[in-house]
Amino acid sequence: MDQDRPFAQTLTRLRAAGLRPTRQRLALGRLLFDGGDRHVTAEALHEEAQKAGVSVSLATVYNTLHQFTDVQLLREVVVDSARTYFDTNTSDHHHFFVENSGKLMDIDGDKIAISGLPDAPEGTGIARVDVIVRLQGDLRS
Amino acid sequence: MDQDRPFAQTLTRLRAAGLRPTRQRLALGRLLFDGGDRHVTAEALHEEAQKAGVSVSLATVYNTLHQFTDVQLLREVVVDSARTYFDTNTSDHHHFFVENSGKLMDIDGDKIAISGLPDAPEGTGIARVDVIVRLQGDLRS
DNA sequence: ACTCTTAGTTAGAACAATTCTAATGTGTTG
DNA sequence: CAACACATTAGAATTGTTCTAACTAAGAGT
Repeated sequence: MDQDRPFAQTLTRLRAAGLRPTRQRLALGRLLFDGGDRHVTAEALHEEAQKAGVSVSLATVYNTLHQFTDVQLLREVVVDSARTYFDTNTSDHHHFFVENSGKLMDIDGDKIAISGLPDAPEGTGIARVDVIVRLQGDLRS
Repeated sequence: MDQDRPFAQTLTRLRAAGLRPTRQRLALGRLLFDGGDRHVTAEALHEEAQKAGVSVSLATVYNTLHQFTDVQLLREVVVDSARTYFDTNTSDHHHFFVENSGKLMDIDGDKIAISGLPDAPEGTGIARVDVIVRLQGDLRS
């Protein structure tokens, strides 16, 4: 009945972004934005949706992830040539990447300072600076 | 500039790394290491080899690139989810990446300083810190 | 509510980069 | 130079992702 409520937040976000609030966008949005910052791959989110009883095709997961990225609800993180990660934290920040587990963790943007960065070459501008701290070893928490 | 032994340098490197100096490894090594620092993809190197009249299969290019990486003759650079780049500069350094042309450029490691890096999480160690400066726009003069 | 129009979803085919397989060829050692 | 371990190869297989074309649902207007 009251199933409407939990989607309120996502609904607002979608509206603000000018995306039609469809069943699958709402469901995926809820999985992504309810709870803290997340790092997901398309496959992982698809699986998660299935488990949550939401039927969404993998194609839609990819579409949605890209649309969300286009409207800055998500950010793409390139750390692994094998798969693409999407980050619900769209603020300026960096990452730890545990190479053997594929786990990503945020590093606050204002914790880190980079100095000595050369100017962008003629005819180009800096779109973004990514710092990736690659970690080795398991973290069994 | 010794015409006699254009492969001498590569041969030495291969020997030092304990890799058998086969025709294709020598040829690829020459393309990679003669001349300044380079950033190549497997496909690009394969094509280059063909044009230079060296017949190497794509599988061998991939094998060789990985073997060279294993013995630190090359370094892998992850900047683009679509393809893998290999860098002949194995020293500590960072990169400019021109997003629309796919061009990579080195930034000297000692030009840049990063401060405020958090400690690696329990049970892990820092394997490497990558700084990628993503550029937008074409550079042509 | 009903219908139009347009945008969104879908299954499966297509794709591109990379890896694998199993057959053949080559460098090195004794 | 024989013998074996290691390399190379073509092509098939695999993987993550994108495309296609048919279907479905959302929002506007009535």
